[in-house]
Amino acid sequence: MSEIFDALAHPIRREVLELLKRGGMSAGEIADRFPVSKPTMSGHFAKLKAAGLIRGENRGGSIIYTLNLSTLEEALLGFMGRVGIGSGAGETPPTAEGETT
Amino acid sequence: MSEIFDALAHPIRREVLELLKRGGMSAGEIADRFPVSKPTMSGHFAKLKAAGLIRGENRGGSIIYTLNLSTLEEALLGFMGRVGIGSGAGETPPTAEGETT
DNA sequence: GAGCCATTTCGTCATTTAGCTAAATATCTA
DNA sequence: TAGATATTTAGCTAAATGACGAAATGGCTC
Repeated sequence: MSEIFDALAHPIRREVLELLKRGGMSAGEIADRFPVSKPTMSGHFAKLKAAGLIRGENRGGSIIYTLNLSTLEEALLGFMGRVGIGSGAGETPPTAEGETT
Repeated sequence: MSEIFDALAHPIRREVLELLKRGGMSAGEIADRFPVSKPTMSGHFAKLKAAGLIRGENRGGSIIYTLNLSTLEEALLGFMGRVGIGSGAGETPPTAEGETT
């Protein structure tokens, strides 16, 4: 959970997710759209992947990253429910916040 | 926008928001629920306030913090729209351009 | 195997963050 | 005014983050 919100905390990583909304894209192709080095972008990909927000598929010498929308949706809707947005009827069903920071 | 996601990146700050869902609470009362010092909590409050996620009302020697749900809702729903969750199909239609190989 | 391309890992650096204690700043009450 | 309480600011340290260039790795295609 914390891993997901940590991943969302960087503007480049949020933009990567928005970019991938349209479909899969290779690491290099994504990296070309941002004003930082490829190694830096690789680090961002790693963080997004560790959070389960993207998936990397090795294809023909390059890696195609795709958005894993369900993880994102679950995290955001879950948190919204806990603070009382959206489905927020009011009560907090299973609080399952096992953050062992 | 980045300020909001930065604020949401820390588990204590997310828990504070959840706590305030039930209603206003004084800084000290909130701080007592977390295993860090009051100055540290004060820093968290400052960050949440700077992001517009909570409001502080000075009342009788203590400060009552309340959740500013609209900021949170706007940010989360806005981002969800941009990545294609929820209102999904509405904004920025998905032009399946990735498959045009 | 050699070369090439795409991507990641490594080593380093600067900046930011989160935490602490101690001190300062209100604000209420007597 | 003095004292008590509540909260923040100041100053510090340790750890995490984000960035870079250089080097290493993994797959193709000769």
